[in-house]
Amino acid sequence: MAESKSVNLTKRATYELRQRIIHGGLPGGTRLYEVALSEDLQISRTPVREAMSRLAEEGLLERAPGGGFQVRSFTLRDVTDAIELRGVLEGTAARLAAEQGAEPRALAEIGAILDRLDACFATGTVGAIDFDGYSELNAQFHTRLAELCQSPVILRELERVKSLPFASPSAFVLGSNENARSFHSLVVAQVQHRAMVQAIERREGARAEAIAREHARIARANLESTFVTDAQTPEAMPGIALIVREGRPG
Amino acid sequence: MAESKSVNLTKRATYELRQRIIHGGLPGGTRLYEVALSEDLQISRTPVREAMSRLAEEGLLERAPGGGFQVRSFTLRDVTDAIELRGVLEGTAARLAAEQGAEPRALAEIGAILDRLDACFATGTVGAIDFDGYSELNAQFHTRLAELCQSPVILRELERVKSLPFASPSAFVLGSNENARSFHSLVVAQVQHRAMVQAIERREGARAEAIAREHARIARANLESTFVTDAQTPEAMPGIALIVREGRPG
DNA sequence: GCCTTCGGGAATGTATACATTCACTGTATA
DNA sequence: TATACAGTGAATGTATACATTCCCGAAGGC
Repeated sequence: MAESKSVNLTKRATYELRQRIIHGGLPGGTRLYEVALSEDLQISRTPVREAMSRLAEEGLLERAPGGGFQVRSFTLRDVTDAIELRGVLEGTAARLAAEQGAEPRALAEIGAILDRLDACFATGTVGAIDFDGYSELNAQFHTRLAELCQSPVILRELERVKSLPFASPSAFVLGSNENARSFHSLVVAQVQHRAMVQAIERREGARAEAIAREHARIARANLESTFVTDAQTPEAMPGIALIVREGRPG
Repeated sequence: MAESKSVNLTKRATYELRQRIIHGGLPGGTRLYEVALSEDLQISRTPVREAMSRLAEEGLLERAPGGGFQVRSFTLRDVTDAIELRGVLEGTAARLAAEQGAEPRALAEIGAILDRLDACFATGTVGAIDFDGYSELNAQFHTRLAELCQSPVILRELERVKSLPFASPSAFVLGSNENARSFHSLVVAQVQHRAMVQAIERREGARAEAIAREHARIARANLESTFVTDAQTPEAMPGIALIVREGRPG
């Protein structure tokens, strides 16, 4: 998939490894051996090592006790906690934005995104929903909203949590197949979007924070039902292959 | 400083670099050049590179746009946000612990730590406070309290935030010189410690969360006053050398 | 005089040889 | 039979040579 890029080998190795991890080619707990990977990827040990280091920063790998790396494994509990954590961080960003006041210009731009989100399912017919468009705009909305607090530190940690594919704000959108339940989810989510912006405008910090948390819990509920229902289909939701069944493997 | 350990060179380079960063030898924004560092540390490029990568994971370095690393620089705003973030995360851990119920055994152990904390300043005379003992026990308390929520994901992010020296729960203790104000801080902090544990025991999640946040704000206030008052003394608080004065340098 | 291009140097990127460490296994001895 | 020691292999750790890229300055042409 666009593998023969002219970019450097570290990036290629990083990309290839990330793909394998997310799509389940390297299950959680798998120990990654430099030499084996090098031969497999046809890339020398140095860039492979560098790639693993970056993926550890990203949170997909963890450093093994005796040196080396292994694929991080996530239980369902870990995943729900990560989503809860995203809600907490987005809530904090929203609260801070409300407390210190957001720039009108930025708020207007966010309002425009909300209008475009409305358009993605304005017809009211389930089959006509533009899921891809909604997903993209939804990601934009969450990014812009978080930026309102003007805090690089908060932003950074939020980006870190969102980098786990199942914890990103748009994960639940792609996971939703075309049914009435997912339609209702989108309607509720959009109402919460507008409520969050309104709360920030009115300097209602506690309300903004509470809504952001509850908003994330839509994703949590959606993931839990997806995990139970469509357990067999590996591509039901991005990154679902990362989730292990049992308690906590090596 | 215990430099000639028999451990591997990566760890030695990591330690040495971290020390230099924390103590101001490498100010925020400094670009780190592999060759120069290698020659300076008398260690080849490979372990130096590895060390920088780990310090980037730790949050003390950041990857520069065109490759390489530079020392991360923190404004006062960044620091207060990091402390606020710690309060938010500790508050979340406390709330989750309260909601799901904590193990009595773990709570008893935390109670024992609290008793020992009391002993550090039981005499009521300012000069007799055992600051080092308090600092150590305080760190233990915060770690154990966070563990009550049984969430590796939350723990991991909390450890990440606490790894910034000025954001650790004990930073403000060492920063406090022997004056009446710091004595009052410790008294208030200890009252909050007991209140947090009580709230968790009683399943009062919202209260536990609120107290944890307010608790962190003691550290924030203490840092702000330290930064203004003792600006000249570099060792007024661990990691204070990391904080830059102006807006946001390269 | 200004713009463009070519060259050189310094930085990171890459490959690979060699070092070290640690665990596993097999054998020998008590 | 059990334990201890030594050998062997595979893994990461380390050093270093070489490649590549990019910036910057100087020189030459327009």
